[in-house]
Formats: sequence, structure tokens, C-alpha cells
Amino acid sequence: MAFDRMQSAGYLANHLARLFVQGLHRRIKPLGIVPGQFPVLLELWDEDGLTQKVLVDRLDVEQATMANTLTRMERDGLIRRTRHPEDRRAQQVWLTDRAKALHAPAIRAAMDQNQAALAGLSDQERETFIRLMRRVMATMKATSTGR
Amino acid sequence: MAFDRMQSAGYLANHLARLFVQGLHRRIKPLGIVPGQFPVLLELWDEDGLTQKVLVDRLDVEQATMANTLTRMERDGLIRRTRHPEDRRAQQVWLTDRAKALHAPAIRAAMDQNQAALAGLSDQERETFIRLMRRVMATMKATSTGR
DNA sequence: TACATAAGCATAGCTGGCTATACAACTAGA
DNA sequence: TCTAGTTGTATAGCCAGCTATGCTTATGTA
Repeated sequence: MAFDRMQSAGYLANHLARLFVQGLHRRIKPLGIVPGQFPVLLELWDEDGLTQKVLVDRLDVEQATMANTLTRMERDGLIRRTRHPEDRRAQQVWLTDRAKALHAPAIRAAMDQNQAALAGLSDQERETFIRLMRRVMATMKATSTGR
Repeated sequence: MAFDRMQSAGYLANHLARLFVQGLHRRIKPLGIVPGQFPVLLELWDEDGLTQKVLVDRLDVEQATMANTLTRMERDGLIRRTRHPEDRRAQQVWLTDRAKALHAPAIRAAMDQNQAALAGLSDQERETFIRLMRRVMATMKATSTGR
């Protein structure tokens, strides 16, 4: 048996991410939002009226993925989209009052989820874990886009 | 700014997993397989003729997800399905010759991907990384299904 | 033994990734 | 200024995850 799933970083990362998404999903469901909307909300809570392009750049997803996510968010009454005044191709994305009101409880849900996931680790281990994930991500980004 | 994506284990895990999937996808595309088929192939290379239910239990995905994956694998000529001789509800899943022949190159691709991702870490750090992922996964599994 | 329940699988329909492609608006160069 | 190329979005179509539901076959119990 040459390849053990449970020793494969890729397999574990995938499974780990699924568990995080499931946990977050459970926690934010009462708020009427879903995990894929979370990063967009985070950006807009911090700075409203961003362009779709800016969101794509910051969140590192494909433009098509973002377009679809925004369509669902508009459908769900979380955002409105207006034409950019200085570039008629672009659009600005604005939070609705409903989305603004979700700020505190949504952040709390996400922090609770992280807390629950890391409950078995010491402070030092948590920091190590985060740091290692970021280093591995940086390596993969460099080797895939780099050359 | 109460919540920093780059300090959130959940956000990082998600992004990390996407990078792994993209890298693996690139590497196994020439073989005519896709990432979701990989865990199923791993199990069947180790033990052919498993039941869909056994695959679901071992790989920890929902039954519906597995059913769809198996349908695509059959379409792609990777597996055949036969009725179980002792339980007509069940089916056994068998690798085709094509799938058997993919064993070595596919394993190599996956190991290459893991290697590339972890290239920036020392042996000790790699072990720590794997161990921490497994501990966090165990914590989440316990608290979600536990009560 | 009959019937209610459980188990194995398939299907519908959703989210959220992806690539490829199309189109309209902008921009820079000849 | 015209035109060619670039940029910002949208859309089609795929994969892979999920829940909910239905169908068929087994199973266990009154």
C-alpha cells in the first residue's frame, strides 16, 4: 500500500475544509447566509461599494465564480449592484440594510466555528497551524502561477 | 477590523484545499481522471469489488455524492458495477483495465503534488502539519456528530 | 407469515468551485 | 479619429459537495 490517504496533505486539507464549511454552514444558516457569501460580506463590511473586479482580486476566486455568488446574494437581498459612474462596464456592490445588520452575529458564528475547531490545540499550536497553512499556500501559489 | 481572513483557520483551510485540488487536477488531467475520483480509485486499487456503501463509509462523503461520482467514473470507463450476489440492493464496484493501469502514474502525480506543496517545510514541519490537520479534523468530527 | 421498518441506491435540486466563451465599454496607437 | 486590443461582466457547462426524497430489497417482529 504505497499511498495512505491519512498521510496525504492534499487529502487531509480537502477533508479538513469540508468539515469547516459544514460547521460554518450549520452556524450561519439561521442568519440566512451560506459559506460562499462570507468572504464577500467580510470585504463589504469593511469597505462598501467595491467593484466586482476588486472582490475577485482580493478573494482569489475566478471572476465567473464571483459573478455567480453575487447573483445569488442579490437574489437573497444581501447586496445591490449599481453601474460604476466612471466606467460603464464596471459595477459597484453595495450591502443592503439586512446584510449590514448581519455583521455582528455572522462574525461571532465564524469565530465560534474556528474556536470549536481549534479547541484541542494550545495557543502555540494554533499559531503554528495557521502559520504552516499560510506557508504551504504561498508555496503552491508560487509554483503554479510562477512558472 | 474584527475579523482577518488571513488569521481564520476556516478561511485558510478552504483556500488551501482549493490550491491542492487545482494542483492535483493539473497533474492528473493527462491521465483522464479528476480529483474527486482519486479517493475512490485509491480504495479500489487496494481492494477491488467494494460496495458503494463501504466506499461511502471509508471516504466519509454522503451517499449521494458517491453515487454521482461513481456514475461519472462508469461513464469515463474507470469502473463497472455489478449486483451483489447476496444482497440485490447492493452493488459491487470493479476497476476496469484502464483504471488498473493508471495506478502507478496517478499515485506518482499525487505524491508530486504533495511534495510540491510541502517543499518549503522541513521534515519535522511536514509531520507537524499533518498531525495538526488530523487533530483539528478529529475535534470537528467529535463536536458535530457528537451531540 | 405478513407487514412495518431498515438499508442500499438513485435522483432532483441546491451551492460553489472551475474553464471557455461572448459581449460591451474603454484605451492606446497609427 | 479609427481601429485593434484590453478589460469588466455575464453565461454555459462541467465537477464535487450537500440535503431531501423515493424506490426496491432485506429484515425482524407480532
